[in-house]
Amino acid sequence: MTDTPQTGDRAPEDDASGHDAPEGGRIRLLLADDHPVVRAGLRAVLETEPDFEVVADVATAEESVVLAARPGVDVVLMDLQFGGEMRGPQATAEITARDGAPRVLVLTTYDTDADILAAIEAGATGYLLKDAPPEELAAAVRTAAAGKSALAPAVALRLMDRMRTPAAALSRRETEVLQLVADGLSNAQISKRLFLSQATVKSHLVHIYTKLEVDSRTSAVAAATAQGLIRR
Amino acid sequence: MTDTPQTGDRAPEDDASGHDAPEGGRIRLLLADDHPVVRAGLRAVLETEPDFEVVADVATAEESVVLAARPGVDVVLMDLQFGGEMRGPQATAEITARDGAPRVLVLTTYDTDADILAAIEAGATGYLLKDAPPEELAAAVRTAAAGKSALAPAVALRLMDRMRTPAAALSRRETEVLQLVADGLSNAQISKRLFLSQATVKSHLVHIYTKLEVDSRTSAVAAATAQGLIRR
DNA sequence: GACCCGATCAACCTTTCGGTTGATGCCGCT
DNA sequence: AGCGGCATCAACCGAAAGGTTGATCGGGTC
Repeated sequence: MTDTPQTGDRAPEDDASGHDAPEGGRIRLLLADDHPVVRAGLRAVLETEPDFEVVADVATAEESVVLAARPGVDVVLMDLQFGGEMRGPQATAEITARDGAPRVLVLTTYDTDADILAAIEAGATGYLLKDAPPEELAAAVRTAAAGKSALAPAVALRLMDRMRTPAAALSRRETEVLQLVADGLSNAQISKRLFLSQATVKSHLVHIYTKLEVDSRTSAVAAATAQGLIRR
Repeated sequence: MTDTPQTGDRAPEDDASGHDAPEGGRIRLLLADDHPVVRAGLRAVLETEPDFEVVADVATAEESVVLAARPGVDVVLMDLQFGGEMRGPQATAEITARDGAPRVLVLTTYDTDADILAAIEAGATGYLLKDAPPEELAAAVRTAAAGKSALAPAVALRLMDRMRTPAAALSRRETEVLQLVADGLSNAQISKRLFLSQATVKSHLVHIYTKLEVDSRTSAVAAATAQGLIRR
């Protein structure tokens, strides 16, 4: 995607000295998820903790940006997939861009590389999976509220894998070509679509095969899909 | 997978005259979902209805089969995806196979053709999406308890589409082959995997292309994925 | 300026895939 | 018994894709 990885540029001394630190008081939460059932579940699970307070829950990413801008929120629990326009990563980026912004804890069903990296690049403090037990969830919220990063074990593992294998890093153009391959286009169709010669398309594909360590367009699509390099 | 499709052999007059009809009393629910948060959410949402009673919630498909076998359950709310071994459709089939079995209401995130059809073939009384509002959820539970089928609007639409377009109906073997294609295997690899000749694989593929109205393996995968005929 | 990398293209060759025709056996339905 | 759908296989041919070599060009970096 973007060519600037820029992992941890958040200053480590950038602690919870925002506009309203939660120390002493309760941790104030904002829930953002388009599933009413999940919102209700999070409320039920988190409100049993005496030091938590759910101040609002919203069904869209847009609303989460608006409400997170108001003081009185320490941690935002953010889904990645929304039915509407704005997605979780974009909302996360907008929320964390402000000074004294609340922490954003991403809570999603999937653990693909692309999702995880997008969330972290957007400034998420943590990444949790929805199958997490309530205790883990509560612990992650407290960790996030303290300004420390909270990653689910499965997510952490995947990140380690990613670091160990820097091979899978397609260029912008290569990703573009591969996406069209995944959509079922032939080399001829891709060349017309991108105003290229077939030779160029084949050249890109050869590079893609090398990087993904495969030897056909279908296996390239399978590998890239599995690694979350392309959508769907 | 298994070679016995056994579609809809449920007698249509098989109404709610099971071992314990819910009329008069409250509707007793069993929740099956591997996400603790979702279970809590369903509990919270459904227990606000005075005529509902959640008798148990389980995290695995296996447990749901065991508990659904005991009397005192009218409707099972069943997820399709479980982290463990058994999946929702199989559990649904085992539950509904018994006499006087409770109704099974499938509640999932996805609305792909394959999922919907598998659930209905397994004997599910309804199919809901997790982004459904609480009122819709409650209404569907009452509909299911009365023995009537309850489909989410989006699901119903998709089924209508399916009926109007009988083209997309791959055979078991064809689906199997196409799934391997989607996994990136070549014809030679598929033939070895399935103990077939390459001629047979090609034959299946030609039929697949005709049915899906495409002309290459990659576009077949794209089309089948879009229609939910294969997973991932 | 030298260098590397990404993007672009050409020519060539080998392998795989797509498409056709035709054939056999099995199963379910009429 | 006959029909049709499904699954299996063979042989053949043209087209598409895979693989190699080599080349040009522009944008960064050291």
